[in-house]
Amino acid sequence: MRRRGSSKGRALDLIRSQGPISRVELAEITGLTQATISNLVRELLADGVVSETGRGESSGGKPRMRLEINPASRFGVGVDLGADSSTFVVADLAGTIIGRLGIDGPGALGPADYVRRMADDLAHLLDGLDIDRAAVVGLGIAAPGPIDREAGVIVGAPSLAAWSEFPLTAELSRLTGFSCVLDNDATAAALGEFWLGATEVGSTYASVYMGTGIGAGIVFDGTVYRGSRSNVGELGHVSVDARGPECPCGNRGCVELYAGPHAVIARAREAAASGGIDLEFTGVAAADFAAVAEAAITGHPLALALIEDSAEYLAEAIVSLVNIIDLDHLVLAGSAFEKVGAIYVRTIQHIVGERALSRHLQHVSVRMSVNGTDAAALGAATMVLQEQLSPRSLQSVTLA
Amino acid sequence: MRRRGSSKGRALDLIRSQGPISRVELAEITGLTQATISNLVRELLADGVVSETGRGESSGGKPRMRLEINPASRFGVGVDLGADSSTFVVADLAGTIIGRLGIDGPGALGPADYVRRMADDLAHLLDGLDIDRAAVVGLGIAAPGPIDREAGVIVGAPSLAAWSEFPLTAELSRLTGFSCVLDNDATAAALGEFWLGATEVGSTYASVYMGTGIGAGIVFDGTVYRGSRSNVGELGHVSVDARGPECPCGNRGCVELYAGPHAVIARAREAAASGGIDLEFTGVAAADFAAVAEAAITGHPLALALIEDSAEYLAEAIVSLVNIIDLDHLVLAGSAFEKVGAIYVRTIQHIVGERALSRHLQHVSVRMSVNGTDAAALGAATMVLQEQLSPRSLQSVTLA
DNA sequence: GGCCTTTCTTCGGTGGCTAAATAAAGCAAT
DNA sequence: ATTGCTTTATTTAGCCACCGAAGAAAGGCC
Repeated sequence: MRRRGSSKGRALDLIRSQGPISRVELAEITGLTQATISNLVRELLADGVVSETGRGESSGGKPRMRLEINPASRFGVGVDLGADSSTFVVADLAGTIIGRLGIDGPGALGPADYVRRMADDLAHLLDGLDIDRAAVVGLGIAAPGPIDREAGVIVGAPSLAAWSEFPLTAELSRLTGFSCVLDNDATAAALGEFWLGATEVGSTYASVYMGTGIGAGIVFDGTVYRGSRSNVGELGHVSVDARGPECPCGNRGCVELYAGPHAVIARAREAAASGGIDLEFTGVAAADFAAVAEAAITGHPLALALIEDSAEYLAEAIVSLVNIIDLDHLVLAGSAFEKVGAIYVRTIQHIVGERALSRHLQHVSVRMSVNGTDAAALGAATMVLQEQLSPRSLQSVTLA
Repeated sequence: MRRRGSSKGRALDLIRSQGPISRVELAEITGLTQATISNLVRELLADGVVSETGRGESSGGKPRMRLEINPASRFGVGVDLGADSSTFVVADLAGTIIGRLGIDGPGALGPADYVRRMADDLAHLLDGLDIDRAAVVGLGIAAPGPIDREAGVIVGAPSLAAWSEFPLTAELSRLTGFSCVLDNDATAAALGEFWLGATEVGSTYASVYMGTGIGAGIVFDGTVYRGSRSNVGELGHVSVDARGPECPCGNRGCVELYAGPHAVIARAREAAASGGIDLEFTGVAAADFAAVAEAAITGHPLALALIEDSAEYLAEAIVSLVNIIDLDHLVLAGSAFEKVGAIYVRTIQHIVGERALSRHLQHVSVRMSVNGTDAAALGAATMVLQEQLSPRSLQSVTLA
């Protein structure tokens, strides 16, 4: 039985994530022979994506050569496309962000106009960086779902309703000249987490992504799980009260109605109206939520209660997620966790540890993403890097 | 990139599920060349698991040979181990049940004694069948989770609490001489559904299994998804009211408390106590639920309301499942659906069609398992057949 | 019969891997 | 310095599953 993914890609993954590493270690980890590794590494060296950087300490015989990723050999561009704002990042092969640009969301702009603006902004961003344009392998787009990944269209995001007919990847590809791929923002964040080696390979984990909506990306053994149509992990529309209020999505009692930024803001507005808290609201969800979060960590008890309440509801949905897909790790990412991530981590860890069915068998670890707010954009960038350099897939493998 | 699973196994899968099929068709479906298929088929013929059964209709040239599975060449034994009752089935390679035996559950018997009884009963069952003992490839055990699949132990099933330290597969293997594997009952049911060809390969689907508990088995592209520790799909402990009553599992508002057989029985008992319905209760969950179900389909409005209520709650949990893992198909299996499956199918189809987030992108089909009540036992039998004849796995594939 | 079509098999050849032999690079004892 | 030992890296031959092309077999049609 063969493994999925090319061995070359796997070797590259290891060199990237396990830092300076020798051929012998690669052979041990992969189970391939030293001969095979030697050949694969030769190709990687020829491709320029890996370099030999001195020798390791001698262990009695010939010292092993240290292999390292060559960060500047390839670059990926990622964009986190959101209603309120979008973020571009340019990442090198090591996953380091070498360029970043935040722009306003589409607002009143139609998709066609906004995409033109994106292409312009990206061109400027790249012009300002001293990198070889030919080393940029592509553009990854992270967007809130539901999406049609094959078609490259955001089909059903409530916050981007006008985009449901717009050929997003096709247009961006035409305007930028890059090959473009679209994926769910939570999925992109999860992939970025794996790419940066912060999660051990071989484990099953999910990212919980909260921007203005809530999503989950699932990574199984280094491979993104996309389900039947890439619309996996709509955690925000897991119900925490099946007989609760109706959600615009059609379901009832969706956790987003209780834990999502919009819900937190709405309650904070109520509190403000009745004088319980002193906050100004801009009408931009991300900014308003940040204001509540800021109040919470600076000790305002009411704001803190709102955030803790949100964390509890989110944790309750996560318990269902864990009971359904049996996770090892959980990683929180997205702008909503920027200030108050620690509160969410603590609450979720506590509730999952108390309520998940398999809690006696295994400990589900919960922590913040190493990539913070840029997790989705960076994940989108790594997506194109991965697709180019170490393709792997569960989806494309058909049994018959 | 190679596919997972041996090509030989894939060819066998196709011959089994696609009925009489020619080499040319196999080549078309698998994408392998006719030459390769010819070689694989030769091996399968030599193994005796496949036979040539006459020629197909001529299409102008040499008529194609029809290949069929040789059902009597291998057999698998499966047992659905439950608290109230257990069921053995002996299945041939075509998935036909050629022997079946229902026995009482452990009751007051300890695991060691019950396992001895199981071994005896199985021996009798096999003695009564005219099959070559050497053609039996193994024994699959389906049990309610949580389980430790590697260790072969039922670690946390509330209804089988006494078994949490008992080396189940080791003991059964010692007593029967068969190689034993343990899996979740819902997972087994899902696998059985795939094995019998009732679900097209390449699709993502889940079985919802309701015996006395509620579980879900997830099959992705012909391969069982086992998560990190095989404790995937604990649908019964998905919450439908996060602030609802406490469940013995530690969570709150688990759907099992609303939709599970125990819940239905409890409400029926209340109704009976207040004279609303005339039913006798035995104290055995399966029988009592069957009585309520019987009343429901024979037109008793209160019983019908109870069942419909259960179906609605279950459907609400399923919406969360669908939103999380993006399914194509849903299959209902397990004893609870024996009489009232149609009601559940209708209700679930309706609610999922109305509430699932991706409902505009795809239609999630809902239907009863082709294997009915024996789905888990038959699935367990197919599990060992599959492991022997067409091994495949997501879990054992490690990236590093 | 001869000819065409379609099915199935045989026969080199290739890619990705392995195992085993060999080359290279260091340390240590003499 | 030379010899020996250890460990690392590369080369070599060979295996295995597969492919492509050519051939053999089995039918229909003229």
